[in-house]
Amino acid sequence: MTASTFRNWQSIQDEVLRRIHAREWKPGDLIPNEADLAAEFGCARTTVNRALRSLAEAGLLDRRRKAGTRVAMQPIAKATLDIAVIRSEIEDRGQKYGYHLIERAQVVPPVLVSAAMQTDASQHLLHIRALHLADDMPYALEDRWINIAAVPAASDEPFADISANEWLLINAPYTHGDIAFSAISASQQQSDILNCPANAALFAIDRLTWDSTVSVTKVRLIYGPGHQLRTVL
Amino acid sequence: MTASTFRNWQSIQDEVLRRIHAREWKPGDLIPNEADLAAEFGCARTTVNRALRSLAEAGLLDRRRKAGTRVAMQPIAKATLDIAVIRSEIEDRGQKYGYHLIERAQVVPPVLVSAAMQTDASQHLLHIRALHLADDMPYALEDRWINIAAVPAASDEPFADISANEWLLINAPYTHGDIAFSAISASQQQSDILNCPANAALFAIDRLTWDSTVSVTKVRLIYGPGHQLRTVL
DNA sequence: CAGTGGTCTAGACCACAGG
DNA sequence: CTGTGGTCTAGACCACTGG
Repeated sequence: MTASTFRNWQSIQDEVLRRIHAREWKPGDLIPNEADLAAEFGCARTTVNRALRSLAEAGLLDRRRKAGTRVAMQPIAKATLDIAVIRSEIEDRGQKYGYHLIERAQVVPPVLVSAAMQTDASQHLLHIRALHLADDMPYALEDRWINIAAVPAASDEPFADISANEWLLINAPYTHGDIAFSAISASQQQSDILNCPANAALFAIDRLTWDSTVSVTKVRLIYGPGHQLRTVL
Repeated sequence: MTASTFRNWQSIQDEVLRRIHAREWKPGDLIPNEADLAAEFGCARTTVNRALRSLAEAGLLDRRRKAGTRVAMQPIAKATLDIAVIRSEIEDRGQKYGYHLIERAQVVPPVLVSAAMQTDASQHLLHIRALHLADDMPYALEDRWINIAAVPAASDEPFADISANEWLLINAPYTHGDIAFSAISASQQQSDILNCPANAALFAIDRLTWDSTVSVTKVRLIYGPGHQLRTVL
């Protein structure tokens, strides 16, 4: 293996991956420092840094100043999920997207909702319930609360032709949020709408997003039976 | 805003984020090229590149040679899930980890399994079923198939004191894999083991990992009722 | 063809944390 | 204190791709 084989950071990354994978560098092992690797590979240290930093971001290496770079003990798998708009999700599967608004109301929310969104308990929020369809079949049920104080324009939007899911993405910026995945048992109402057996096991995604310190929206998406969320490792 | 405010790539990233968030640069907009931004911020183009590349990896910018850099139309949320060993998962919650092997056998697998793992239909695989406990309560059920051809050492491992989940991470490297999340209805056997009602909605994770072209292991992890997988956006 | 991002280089200084 | 990774710079060449 001559140094001239390595011309860019990706080929260096490949070689490091090969050594980890071939157990030349085992989990927990200290690997040579950037300067030494640069000398070995015949490139600038910056280039080695680029390769190793990328692997560290992927979780395969642990890097610490002075302590050096080690192969991660537990190559914690980082699964990256792309959470897209439901319409894209359906259209990407080659199916026809459909949308049906079920309910739109400005009401005082349950205390669990106002607490989670840190809004005043008596403050009205916009409540949206809607059904997303794929090829005219029920696909996912959306149950959403919108903080009108954070998104005033939402109170003038009927959400009859465009889903809140999509409208908010365009009109309501957010700085951060959290997301949770779980399994729930279908309620009678949910099974009626999704056209599935009562108590069916359904996949649910809960999201809560914030604009700095103000909550924007809280949504639960409930998918029809058999839905899977997939990604690669 | 003087140029001297920006001394490193992260402060530049923050400023770009601010402009996107403040709608100075709207979704779909073309933003200035790297050279111009470098001039504006009073830094090297490399530094601007670092900031913008990072934002592009996060999905907030679309970058194409010659076409320039645009604010992403759909800021697809990328949720990164850290898939750790179950023992760590439990211990990180401050609970006591427990492990119980239910079954260990070398058998001819169902055809669905051999097909997914691309092993010969008559080839024996190692089948492991085990229960993970948190504070002595059932936490997750592991149902795993191991390709002995890919991991010969597994046939000598009893898996009585260490879970396959953990043993494989140390002893069986993999190059890639896929993972799927879903909701399933508890079978009678599953509800007995997990000590939950039959037909309860359970959260399931299916993983299939490969070492180059050879399948290593296929596993389904079924969590007790109410389990949530959480992360931030 | 030409403008844009992608990358490499050689050197430098710095921040952090191990010993 | 000192070795390590983290970053910045100025300049250069290249790869891709839009017009």
